[in-house]
Amino acid sequence: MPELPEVETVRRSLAPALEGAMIVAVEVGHPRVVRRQPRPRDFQDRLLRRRVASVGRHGKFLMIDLEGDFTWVIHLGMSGRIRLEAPGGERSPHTHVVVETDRHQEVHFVDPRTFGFMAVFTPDEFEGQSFAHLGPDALNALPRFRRLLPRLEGRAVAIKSLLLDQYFVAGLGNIYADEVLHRSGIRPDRAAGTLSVDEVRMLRGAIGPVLRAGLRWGGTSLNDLTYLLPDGRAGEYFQRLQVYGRAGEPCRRDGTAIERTVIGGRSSFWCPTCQR
DNA sequence: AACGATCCCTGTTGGC
DNA sequence: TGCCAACAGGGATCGT
Repeated sequence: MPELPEVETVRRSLAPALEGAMIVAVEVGHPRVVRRQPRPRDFQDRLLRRRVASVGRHGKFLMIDLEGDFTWVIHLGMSGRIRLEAPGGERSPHTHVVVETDRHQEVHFVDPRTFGFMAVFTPDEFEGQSFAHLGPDALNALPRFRRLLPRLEGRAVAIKSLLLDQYFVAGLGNIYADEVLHRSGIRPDRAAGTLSVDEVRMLRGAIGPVLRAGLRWGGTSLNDLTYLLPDGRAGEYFQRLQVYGRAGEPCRRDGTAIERTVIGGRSSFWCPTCQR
């Protein structure tokens, strides 16, 4: 699934390809994919003949700064993929947007389930979007645990659900939230406000290492539907997952069978002895 | 205000 | 073996 490590992997592939490049052609195959900007039909015009300044990321959102103060926002949803191809090269099924640069390269947006989107915003429009107010980036701006403590206080919601809340911290999805909770020894269904100071410290401390491990292995590819690197390779963190998708299998730490329960409508995987 | 449920979408999976 | 319902999930939105 595209969560922070997957989106950051995509960003690192896109940055050298796009930064300084000029966009020379834009094709939109599936109109649903361009949404959230006030007039979606402006999408092509806003990209065309514009140069890319920098490829950024906040949580799971790619935020690409263009010359002329426009921001090209891309969210991969759950099945969105970016592919870098030579012009005229093969197009996977569900290729909904193709952007060509003056470097003889195409950026393909492929998304079978169309939960992903892209759009180009002026600064005013951007500010009016919900993603302009995301929580701190889980990799680059994670607050120290002393600053997280008051944000948990009195919260009855399951800690797992809070970790998935992009306005609390931006970047964790269902897989990495479960992995972070396993690493910190906390049950996913614990009410957020009941965590001890030490537990919050553990939780805070687990986020960076888990995300960096995912990043180091190119992210998690469950299958070729959900996520692949822009060059088509699979992310290799899947084999290293401690709990996600491993119901009934032995915990890699102590051998206890991994449990699956539904929390906040999301399947959650955890070890009943490691996590308290 | 906080939290849970529902919806969007389609390829894959599991049960009969 | 074949069919079809259930499932997967990020985020917006709605209802309680």
